[in-house]
Amino acid sequence: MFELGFQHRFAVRDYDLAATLGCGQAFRWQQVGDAWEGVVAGRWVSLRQPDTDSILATAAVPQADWEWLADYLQTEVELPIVLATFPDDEPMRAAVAHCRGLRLLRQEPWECLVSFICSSTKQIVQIRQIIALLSERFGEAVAVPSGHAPAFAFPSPDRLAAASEAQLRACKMGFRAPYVRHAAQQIVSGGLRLVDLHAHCCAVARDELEQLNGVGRKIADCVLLFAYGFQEAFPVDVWVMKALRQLYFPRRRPTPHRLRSFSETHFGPNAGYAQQYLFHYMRTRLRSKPRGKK
DNA sequence: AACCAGGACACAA
DNA sequence: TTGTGTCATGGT
Repeated sequence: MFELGFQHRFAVRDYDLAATLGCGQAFRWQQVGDAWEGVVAGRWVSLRQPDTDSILATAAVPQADWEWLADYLQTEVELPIVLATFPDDEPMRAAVAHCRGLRLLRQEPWECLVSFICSSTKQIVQIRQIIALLSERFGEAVAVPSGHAPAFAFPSPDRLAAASEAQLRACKMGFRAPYVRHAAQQIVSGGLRLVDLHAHCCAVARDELEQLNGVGRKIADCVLLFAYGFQEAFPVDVWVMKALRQLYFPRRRPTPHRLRSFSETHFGPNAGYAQQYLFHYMRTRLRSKPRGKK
């Protein structure tokens, strides 16, 4: 017998919902009071964490099961096992201490790909704005609680492939517009099959993604890590670059090749997870402890 | 008001 | 292989 309900409680441990949804891996979450509202797999959902060991989800329509959300939130992952594979050095200890409960999500490949194509040399607040505009203008409306503002699914490849470059530029994505259009057309034409990438190893899947215009090593690694769960993928953006230089090579001036080989060997089988801790640590450590002196 | 942001790309040296 | 200019937009 199914329990059809609007609400569900996930029992969790070592889970910081706010850090996870707000750390810049996903761009559709809006904080409303103590809740986070977003659209996952075409379903509007509101999340909050009333205490350390539960996440409460509220949907707009009754759900027969909540597997779609458990998968997205990765609630079943045992975080301590992941953290135990991180290198035992001072920078990593500091990052872990600073980001307790930060998780990697499991996002939909298409939305993740477009999001990170739009991410290049953009601040996270601006990426959110771009993705919100794309969804409002090209996405299908989804069911929301009565009286709630309308919400939209992330637009399908067909919808974005049909959009003009000018329409896409109007979503404030600038020179990235032709990249998004090209990617959408590749999906529609079958030139790239995102579902097939699950079957490949990380390196082969990366090569496939890098065939797309505007997708280089960094953006490909983000999609591999955040959508496909390849935890060895290690995206190096300006913040992670800063972390590597400042925390691990404070005096020397390592070559790009040296930094790459270091990142591939030092951080272990969950390097991408460690990367997200370094990223969030670098972005928030100064702002979050302002009580140094009066 | 400069400087910078979860980069990629063509092209130079 | 490694370095530079360009692309578009807006936050800090």
